[in-house]
Order: sequence, then structure tokens, then C-alpha cells
Amino acid sequence: MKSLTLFRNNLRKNDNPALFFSSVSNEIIPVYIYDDINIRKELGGASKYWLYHALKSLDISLENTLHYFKGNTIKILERLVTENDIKEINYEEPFLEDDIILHKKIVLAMQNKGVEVKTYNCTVLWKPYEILKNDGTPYKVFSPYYRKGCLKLKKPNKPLGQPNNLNCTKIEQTSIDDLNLLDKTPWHKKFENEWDISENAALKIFNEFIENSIYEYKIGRDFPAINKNSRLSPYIRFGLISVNKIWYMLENLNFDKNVEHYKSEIGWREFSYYLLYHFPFMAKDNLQKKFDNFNWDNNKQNFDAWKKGETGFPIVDAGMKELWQTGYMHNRIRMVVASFLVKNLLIDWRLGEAWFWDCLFDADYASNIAGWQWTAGTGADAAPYFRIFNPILQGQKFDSEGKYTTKYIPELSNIPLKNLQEPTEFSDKLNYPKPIINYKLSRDRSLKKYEEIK
DNA sequence: TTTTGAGTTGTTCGA
DNA sequence: GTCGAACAACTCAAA
Repeated sequence: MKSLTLFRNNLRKNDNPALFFSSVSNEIIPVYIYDDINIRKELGGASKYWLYHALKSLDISLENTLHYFKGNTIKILERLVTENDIKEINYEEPFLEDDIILHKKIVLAMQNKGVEVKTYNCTVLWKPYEILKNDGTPYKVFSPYYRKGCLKLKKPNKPLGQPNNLNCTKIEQTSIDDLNLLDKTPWHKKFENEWDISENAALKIFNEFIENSIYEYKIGRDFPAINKNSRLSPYIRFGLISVNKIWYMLENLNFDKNVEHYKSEIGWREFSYYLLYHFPFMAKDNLQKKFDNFNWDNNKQNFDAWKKGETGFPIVDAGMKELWQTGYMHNRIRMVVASFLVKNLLIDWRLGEAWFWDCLFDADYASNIAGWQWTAGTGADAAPYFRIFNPILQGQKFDSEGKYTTKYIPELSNIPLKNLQEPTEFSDKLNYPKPIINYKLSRDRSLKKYEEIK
């Protein structure tokens, strides 16, 4: 029998339930469809670059049998199953709104063709609809969700390993270039030595993290100049490694607060998918409705300065330059730049979300939205409104030697350490912008505005 | 139904 | 320089 395995956000061979359980079929036709019709928003530029390389890598591990199509998933599947006598489609279970809507259309269309559609959870440790409070409603606070909801409910599925007797077939010639994932201007050249985009690389990075860094993770994760984070997020985003694989590799380690902390960060990703599943409107609107009346400033000049890393606040600018140069930003610094945009500049979290979406390799539909709403105080389990990061203090505290700051802003290399986070106070003849706002005034303005909403 | 305790990541001020 | 309190009340979760 012929079956079609549809790859979407889990671009791997190892521990891929959709592929694993397809492999009992005689013949598998592996397909990736870049659907630019059944989506709410297009992938960002960085994501497309990552996707391009992830697909190429997957194609190689499937012995060059992966098919690439661009367009409407329904139309493409209808043609493929008809022309090739395919009886079964296997793919990942959808948990995000757009994917669920598409899934329903696929099932309907395939029913009409007499094709069975089977889905498998490839994406999360706990399915969002399985975790509910005793009263049957979803959690809105992370800690009880994670501790009482997830951890107490059941163990996540064990990873499946490599599929057996994989018999993939090429039925037509297609080219990845037809997906138009790479821009013509070679702006992405700068990433080529920065990231090794493959399933093997993901596993290697995670192994090295376990070997070298995990027992210093809980504290070390806050310091951008030292390499104590796993930097696995873009691999997880595109499913080059499964969260189940990660989870069970960690389970094999001795119980340790650092290991538990890393697991809880996986838990935060789960929580983001959970929130978007139960409250899909939060993709566009504030989870807390009272913020719908919030009057954002949205000053274009300020927003542009933030994007370019020209705010005059070194730790913010270093972060924004890291993002632009590497397609990644350290977690601590993400909070600093996001707090700065939303609270000090009073710019709508949706604008920040959109910029991250475009620039981050790990731009994840759920995590990005949930994270920005958390920072803005509009989301679940929100930060208290008076929690405003002071970029000068944060820089001094978490980049006390200035290594991170000067890595991305070399113009500041000769500034004495104690002046590094306020360089224009030290000298006004620098090749570096003056602060676009007065920190203290912007803080007071923000507190006032948030007080009106509370 | 009512009550109780708790809630990712901070900053500032004044003693 | 260090330390604790204030910042704010509300919503959520569970007994």
C-alpha cells in the first residue's frame, strides 16, 4: 500500500511518530508543502532561511526522496492521491488554530477521495486538551499548569527512535527552489558560519550542552557573555529534535535543580501552545481585555531606532544587533529589549512580536505571542505592571565585564567598564547615539499609564 | 460557597 | 554599601 507522509513543523527522521508509524506501509511518499494560502501570516525571513536548510537536510536523510510543493495543501494533496493511488496520509497533529482549520479541510477533502488521514502528536509533551483543571476549564497560571497539570498527569511519550524499514519513493521531480525561501539579495550569507542546520547538529549541540553546561544552567542562563544556554530553540521550532527526546535524555540524568529548571523551560513552550490552543484570539488581541483600551504611543522613529539597535542604551542595542546579525538573541536580553519597547517606549507588543517573528530563527507562533503578551502584562500570568527593567542596571548586572555589549557594539570597546552602559554620560564625542529617551521620565510615564488600566 | 494562599525573570527608596 | 519594604490589587487554583 502507498501512503503519503506530510511534513510540516517536524522536519526530522528520529522520533517522528508520523513517519515512524507510516513506515509499516509498503511505500512512503514524503512531502513538504509550503502553503502560502491556508495561513494567517507568512513565515519571517529568518524562518524561511532556516526552513530551507532544514528541508535540504531532511531530504538527504530521506535519501533524496522528499517532494517539495508550494500552494494550497488541499489542491496539491487531491492531485497527488488521485494520480498515485495513495490510500493513507500521515502527519503531525495540529494544535494551533490555522493548522486545525486546515486539518479539518484536509480530512473532508480526503474523505471524498476515500483516503484515510491519520495524525500523531509530534510537537508537544502534553496535548493542550488533556490538561484541564478539576472544573474542566484551562489553567491560566504557569506553575499549577505545569506542576499539577502536566507533571502529575502522566509521563510524556517515550521517543521512538529511527523508523524501521523505511521505504520512501520519489514519484515526481520537484525542486526546493520552487518554494522561493531564500531572498535574491544574499543578506543571509552572514549566517552561514553561525549555524549548522541539521538533525545531527541538533543532537550534537544538545549532547554538548549536557556535557558542558547543564549543571550551571540555572544561574548561567542569565549571562549572555557565557555560553550556558543550549541555543536549541530554532532546532526545536522546526522539529529537528523532538521535545520528547530532550525530555528523556534529561530524565536519565541525576535529579538536579539545573536539570529541573531546563525542563521547566520546555514547560513554558508547552504552556504557550496550551494558551494559544485554548485562547486562539490572543494571537491578535490582548488576552486581558482591559488592555484593549490601552493607548500605545507607537512612535515610528523610536520603533526604528529600537529595530536598528540605535536607542542609545547599550545592552538594548547589543541585543538588537545580535538579533540582526545572528538570527538569535539571548533570553535575558530578549526580556530587556522587550520591556524597553513596551514599557519605556510604550510601543504595542504586536509591533515587537512582528519584528521578532521576522528576525528570529526560533520564531515560534505560540511562544512569540505568549512571551510578548507576558512582557507587556497583557497576557497570562502577567508580569506586575511596575516591573520595568532598567537597561543600565541590567547591563551592569548581567554583562558586568561588558563582553556581550562590546561584542555587538565594538565602538564602545574603549569606554571604562563603569561607564559602559551610559557611555554618552562619559563622553559626548562618541560614534554612538545619545539615549532616545530619558529613562527615568519614561519609567514614570509608563507607570502612570499602566496604573490607569489596572 | 467561601476562604486562603500564591503568582518566571525587577526597581527604587530610605533607613 | 547593604537591606528590607513598597510598588497594587487582582485573579487564579484548590481546599
